[in-house]
Amino acid sequence: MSTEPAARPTVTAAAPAEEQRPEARDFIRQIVREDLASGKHRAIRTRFPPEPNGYLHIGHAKAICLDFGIAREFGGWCNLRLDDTNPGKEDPEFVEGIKEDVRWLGYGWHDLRHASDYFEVLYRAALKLIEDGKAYVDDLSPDQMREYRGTLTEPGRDSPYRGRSVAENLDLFRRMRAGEFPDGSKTLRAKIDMAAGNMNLRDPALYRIRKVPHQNTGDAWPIYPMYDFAHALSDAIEGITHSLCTLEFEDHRPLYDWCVDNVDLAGHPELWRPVAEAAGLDVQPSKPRQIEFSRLNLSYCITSKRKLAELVQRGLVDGWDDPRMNTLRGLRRRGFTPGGIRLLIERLGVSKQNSVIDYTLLENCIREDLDDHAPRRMAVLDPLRLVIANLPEDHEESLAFANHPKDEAQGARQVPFARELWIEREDFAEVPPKGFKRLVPGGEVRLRGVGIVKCEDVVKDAGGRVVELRGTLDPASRHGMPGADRKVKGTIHWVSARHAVAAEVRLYDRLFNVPAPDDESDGRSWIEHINPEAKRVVRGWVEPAAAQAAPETHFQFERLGYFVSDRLDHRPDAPVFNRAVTLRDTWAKQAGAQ
RNA sequence: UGGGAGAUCGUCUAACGGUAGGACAACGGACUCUGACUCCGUUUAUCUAGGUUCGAAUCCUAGUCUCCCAGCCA
Repeated sequence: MSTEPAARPTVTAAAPAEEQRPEARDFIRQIVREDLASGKHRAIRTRFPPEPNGYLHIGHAKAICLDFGIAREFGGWCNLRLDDTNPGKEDPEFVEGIKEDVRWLGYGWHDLRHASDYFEVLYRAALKLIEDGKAYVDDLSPDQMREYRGTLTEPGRDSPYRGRSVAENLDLFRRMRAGEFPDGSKTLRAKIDMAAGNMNLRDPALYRIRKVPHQNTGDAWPIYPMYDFAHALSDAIEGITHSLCTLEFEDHRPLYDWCVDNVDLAGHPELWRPVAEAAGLDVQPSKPRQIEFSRLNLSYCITSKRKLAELVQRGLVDGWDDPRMNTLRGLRRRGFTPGGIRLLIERLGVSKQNSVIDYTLLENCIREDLDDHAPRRMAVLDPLRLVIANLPEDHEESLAFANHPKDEAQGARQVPFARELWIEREDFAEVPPKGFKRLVPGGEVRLRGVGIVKCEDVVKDAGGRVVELRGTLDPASRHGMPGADRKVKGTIHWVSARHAVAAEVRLYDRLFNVPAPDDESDGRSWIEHINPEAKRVVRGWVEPAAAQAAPETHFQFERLGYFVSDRLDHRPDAPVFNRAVTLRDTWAKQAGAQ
C-alpha cells in the first residue's frame, strides 16, 4: 500500500474485490500520497508532541489517530515526543499516563523523545542565530514587551536593545545560560519584524530565563526554549516530514518555517552532530511541513486541560480517571473501547472547518464496537421478585446460553435458573402504556432462554407498592421444546434470585447537561452546567458468569447496555460494574414522546 | 483596508469546470427468544449578490457570517 502511486481512480471497469472500507482521502492523506508519489519523500515521518502537563483527553485522540495512523498506513513511523520545555508546569506522572494512553488506543511509537533531549542543540542553534544577526538579547520586562508589541491593528516598536552587537548578544546569551541573570530579566528574541501583521513575527521570544529544576535535565539549564523554537527544530532534528497540528497554530507556521530555515540544521551539522553522537541518536535533519487541521470538539464535553484539572482539584469528580471525565483514562474506565474511539475518528474525517461533533456519535461508535465484541450477560438493576409457582421450591437447573447471538466463536456459558427470579421492575406494568410488550397482570412474556411465563398474581405491600409477582411457566414453551416457537410479544431478562451475585453498578451519564458547557454567553459558568445525575450508584444482581469476570471485561447486559467490570474496584466476590452506554432504546424514545 | 483561516443535508464529510455523493442522525417498514443487532426504503444541503462559461460548490468581483492571533504557555 505504501508504494501505491497517486494515480486517480481511473479504473472504471468492475474492480475486482472492492475494498471493504474506502481508503481515507482527506486533504492530509492526499498531500502525503502526493509527496510519496513525487519522490519528495521516500518515507513519511510524523510525531505526536503532547506537553506532559495533564492527561490526554478525547480531543487528543484525533491527533493521535492521525499522527500514528497516517504513519502506519503509509509505512512510515511516528515518534512520541514529550514537549517538556516549561519546567514547573510539567510532571513525570503525566508522561507515564500519556504513554499508557497512547498504547491503550492501539498505537506504538518509533522513538520516545523529549524536547529536552535537544536542549543542547537548541542552545547551539540560538547561538548561530545570534551570530547571523537574527536574534538578540532583550532586557525589556514582560510589561514593557507587551507595550512595545503593539496591538492587532497597530504595529509594534523596536525594542531599544534590538540593535545590540553580535558580540554583546553572544556574551549576554552565554551569561544567561551560565545563570548570571535572574528569572525574567532577559530574553532571547528572534529579530524578524515588529510591524508584521502576524503577531507571531514581532520578534518572538526564543528563550527565557527560568531557574526551575526540570524533570529530565535537573538544574542543568537556567534558560528554556520557547515552543515555536523548540517545536520546529525538534521536528527537523527527528526528520519529521509532516508535522500535523491544530488550526490555532496556523499563523505560527511562518515562524515555524523561519526557525527551520534560518537555523538550517542540514547545512550546519556542527549544531547537532556532537550532541547526536554523544547521545547515540541517529539524526537526519529534515525540512518538515506543518499542516493544520481542525480539532475535535464534542458536545456535552470540555476539552480544556485547565478545566479538566479543575474538576479533579475541586473534587467535582473522583480523579483523572473518573468515568465521567472525557480523559482517555476516564473513558477507558467508563468502558469505552479503543476500537470505538478509533471508529469515531475515522467517521469524522479531517478538514479545516471548525466543528462540534454530537456526543451521540461517540456513543454510537462505542455501541457498534461493543456490539461486535462484548459477550452477553444478564443483570437486573432494579429488581422485582418473580416466583414461578408451578416449579417446585427446590427447583434448580443450569441453562446454556450463547455468549453472543451472532458470533458462535464466543462460545457459551451456564446460567443458573430456579423458582425465584429477579426481573427488572420496569418490565412489569399494572396498567401498561400503549404499545407495552412486557409483563402485565394476566399477560404472558418470554423469559429469555427459559420459556413463556404468565403473570397470575401481583403482590403488594401495605403502601400499595408491588413487591412480588407470581406466575406460571408454560412447560411446553421451554427452550428446546416444540412449543418454544410460540410467539409472544416480549422477551425479558432475569437472574435467579438464589444464585445471582449482588453487584455495585455505577450508572454514568453525561457530565454536563448542556451541549456547550464552555459557552458562558448566558453568564453561567461551565461549573454550573455539571450534571449532578451523571453518576448514580445502585445495587443490582448479576449472573455468576458476570461476577466471575476479570477486571476490565466488557459485557452487554442484555436489554440494558454495555458495562465493564471496574478495572480497579471489581472483585468476583464484590463485583463492580460501570455502565459505558445504554442500548439504543426505541421503546423509551417512543414512550417518552407520548 | 491588522494578519491568518473557514463557510456544502440536522451533524460530520466528498467533489479538484461536467449527474451535489457518503457516513451518522431522523423517519417509515421488515426481521427478532435482547423494543438490541441486522436488512430495506424515504426525507433533507452548496452563505449572499453579481459575473466568466455550453456548463460553476469549484474560476472572478463585491459583500455577509464564524473561528484563531496582542504569554517570558503549548
